[in-house]
Amino acid sequence: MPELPEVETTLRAIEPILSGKTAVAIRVFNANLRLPIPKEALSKLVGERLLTVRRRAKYLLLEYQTGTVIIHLGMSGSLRVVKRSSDLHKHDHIEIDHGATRCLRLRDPRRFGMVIWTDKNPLKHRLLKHLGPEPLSEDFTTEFLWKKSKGRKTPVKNFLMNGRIVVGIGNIYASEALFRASIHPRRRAGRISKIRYAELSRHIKILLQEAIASGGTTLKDFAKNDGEPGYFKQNLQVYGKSGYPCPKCKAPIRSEVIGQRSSFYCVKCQY
DNA sequence: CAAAGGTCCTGCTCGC
DNA sequence: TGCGAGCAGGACCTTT
Repeated sequence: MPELPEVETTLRAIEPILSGKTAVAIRVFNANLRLPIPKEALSKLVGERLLTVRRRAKYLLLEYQTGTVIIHLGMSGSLRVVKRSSDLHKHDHIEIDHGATRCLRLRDPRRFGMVIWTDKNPLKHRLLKHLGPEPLSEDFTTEFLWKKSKGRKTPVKNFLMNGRIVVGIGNIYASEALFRASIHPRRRAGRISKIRYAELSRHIKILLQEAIASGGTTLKDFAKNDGEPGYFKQNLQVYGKSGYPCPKCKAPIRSEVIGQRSSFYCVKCQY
């Protein structure tokens, strides 16, 4: 479910409601996630103020007075702010209660998500410290991407989805960005010109900005409703469109498994 | 039975 | 031959 724009949308939804508030209770309903939820450590959060909520890659960082709760939504995770004692869902895992109408609940059916506690700099945590730059930051440039690609034989789509190169580009937006830049997803990363990387990095930024802007329109619903947030599918040009005409040239979109993930591209436009 | 929007870990291969 | 980096594949789960 979550790609970077949705995690960013989640951040924007919960931050204004929760930041500055004090945790009054932690309730763990099912500690079983990709890593076990550290109940003991989290229980010490009670009485602490939530200072800030930030995002790094697809990780949300809830910084309390003595440490940080790091949350990753995995493939199927979602966060919502609910009223205390509102009905529990089968796959609700944990709730951090910041007051009767400010309970942050994590739901994750597939359990690929994570809830981590650290009392050190969260950016230095082993799962975060090797991450590449944020795609929307100034550090993510043509030069950077091009240099990183040197000598790489992996398909450019896998290269883009590698968090040690650049974070936040998931399976949907990898296909979409490559389509916009007219690059074949299977092309070896090291065999792409700097000029083409300029196009690619430019499109990645535009695409993610657009998606975040779209996500913003669900923002209100997201924090209040039980409905799952959705991608704005009308913005997708190739993902999930196998057999449909290419928006640029009308040739049929092809789908193919690359690096064990389904990929979509136009045979004519992308090379 | 296949596939779903993530990513970590392991073990192998390749090139210096 | 030895080494490190890069790469592919498996693993983790439930739901549709």
